[in-house]
Amino acid sequence: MNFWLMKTEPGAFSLDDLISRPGQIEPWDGVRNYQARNMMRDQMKVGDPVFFYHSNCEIPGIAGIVRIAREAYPDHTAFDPVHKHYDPGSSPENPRWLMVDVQFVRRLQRIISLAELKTHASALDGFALLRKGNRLSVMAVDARHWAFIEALETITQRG
DNA sequence: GCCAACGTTGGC
DNA sequence: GCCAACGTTGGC
Repeated sequence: MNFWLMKTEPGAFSLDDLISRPGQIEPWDGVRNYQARNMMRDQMKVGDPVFFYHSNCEIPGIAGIVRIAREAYPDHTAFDPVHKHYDPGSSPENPRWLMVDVQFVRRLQRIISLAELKTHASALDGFALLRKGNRLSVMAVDARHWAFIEALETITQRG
């Protein structure tokens, strides 16, 4: 089993949006980065846990936990000429982009912010989210980093 | 709004 | 294959 973190802008699709979906499941479409696609294609398995990360918002951070509900399959939004994520280089016969389905698991008791994560730089050494200039929307999380971050949830942050 | 970091594109 | 130009991401 692998652990993951996936970013979304809550203004476009938030954890609350996922919760309100039928079955609390949603296709994770719109990934247009080869590295991220390859991780989804080659490594993501049904049941893998995922940190649901809110980016580009007032308090960037981890809002909840979701799980992979369906493994990689063609992202049809790439086929639609009027879609924002249209890619003429992708076709149903030869799909370039893939998506997975994610399902809501639980909300964290509090948002674990990027700022808070940064205060644990040594414990989280190597965590991709904290690497400078990282812009990947899908990233793997080491098991020990996952456990550390989950443990932070119930610790009242001082400061 | 600014801007650093990064990926992609395309001319050569 | 090189690399400048460009677009995007995303924290601040």
